[in-house]
Amino acid sequence: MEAGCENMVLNSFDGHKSCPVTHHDNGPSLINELDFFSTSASLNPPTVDVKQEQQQDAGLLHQELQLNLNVASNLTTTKTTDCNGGSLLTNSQSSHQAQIEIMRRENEGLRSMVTQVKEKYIYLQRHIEENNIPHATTNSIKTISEVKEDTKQSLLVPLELKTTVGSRVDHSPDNIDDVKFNSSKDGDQGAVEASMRRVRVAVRAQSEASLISDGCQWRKYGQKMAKGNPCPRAYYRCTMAVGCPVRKQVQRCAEDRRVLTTTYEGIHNHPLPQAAMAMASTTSAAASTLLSGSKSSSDHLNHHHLTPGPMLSPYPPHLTTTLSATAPFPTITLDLTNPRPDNHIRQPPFHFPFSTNMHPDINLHSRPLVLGHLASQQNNATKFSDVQSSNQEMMNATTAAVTSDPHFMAALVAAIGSIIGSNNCNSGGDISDDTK
DNA sequence: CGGCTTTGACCAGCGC
DNA sequence: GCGCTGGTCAAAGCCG
Repeated sequence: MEAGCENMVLNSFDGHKSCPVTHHDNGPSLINELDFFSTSASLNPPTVDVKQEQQQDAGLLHQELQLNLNVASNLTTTKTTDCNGGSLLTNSQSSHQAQIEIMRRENEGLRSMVTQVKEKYIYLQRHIEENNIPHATTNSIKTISEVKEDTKQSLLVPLELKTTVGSRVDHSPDNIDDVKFNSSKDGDQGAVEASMRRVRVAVRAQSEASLISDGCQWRKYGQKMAKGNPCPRAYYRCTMAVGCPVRKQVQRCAEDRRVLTTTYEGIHNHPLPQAAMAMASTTSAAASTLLSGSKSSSDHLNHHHLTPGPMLSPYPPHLTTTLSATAPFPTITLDLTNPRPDNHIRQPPFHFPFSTNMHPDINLHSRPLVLGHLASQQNNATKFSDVQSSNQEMMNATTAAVTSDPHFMAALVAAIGSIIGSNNCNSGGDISDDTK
């Protein structure tokens, strides 16, 4: 549990997985799951004047360092207690109780760390938003709960189906269409922004199969001949739950029929199987990157390559990610079809945070690395050069490791199909309800 | 018989 | 206004 919590903290900082801290009456906070925005956490939100926080921006990095030092200090203290306490106990029962006490103190230290990370995250998120939105000073004073809500919205946006800006997000099937056309209330600008929020994630990959299994259940509801492509385009909708709005399009490339393009749209309104759950935050973050760009500078997004060339690209040449707003809706395309330049580059064992029951040769033995964390950070890379360099290093390692596995494509497709559900589960309701 | 695929019809958006 | 295109609907048929 402790190790899992460590990962949760790491993941939570990208905002796609979050770590709620449940406050109990008779004790310190307990970590339930990775949701900074859970209702339990928002019941008693600490009121923080963002204005004050802005004045502390200069010391933000210093605070982060202080956090690390504090954590280390806590752990060191714990270790010292371990040695002293253990030596004073004579019988095994007392020793056991002492160990429990030690573990309890360790837990307290970790809880404190989670709480601090949570606060830092919110501060940082707010800082980023302030820099992205020039006119944000008009309403710069917000409670931390409002900041939390803003952050929540921004993180949910990527794969939500036509969600309007500022409208209350409700992922229940009955409300999907209501949300869909709600934009008229906010006027034309709202409608434009709503359409921009209809994001798609496309995956281009070589596959002989007509349909890639991605962990979800799909029903074909249509097929059309697309212009300029002799291959028909098939339309599928998710049938894992009644009213699930998620749809996908599958079409073979006209130039190379070995290339299969799968485009996902919408959010699941149901829990996902483990096979489709795990890398949700990854592609969600990618879409979040897309939307962040479209929101702030949609004009120059018309065809924005994340990987313009080998000199600037943090990606290997055989894995390219393209953002395009020339399509009716912003689409992020993960192109996995380019041949690998060299197969001798074999990365160390790499852990995918999703199930490998589809492709057992994906290595799962090393430390988890959440891709969404990287992509999410990349969202704000232009604002924080240190974060950017860190992202690029990690992205290089990640993508190299990812693409070194011949089955990555199918696994990624599975993740993309699941994107959506993970966001929904974090926002629409308590996912723990489904696990009870 | 229920669930799925097929396929023609229908609708909306967009450009001319 | 008209035609084109993409996307969806729904009836009919197929299959386990």
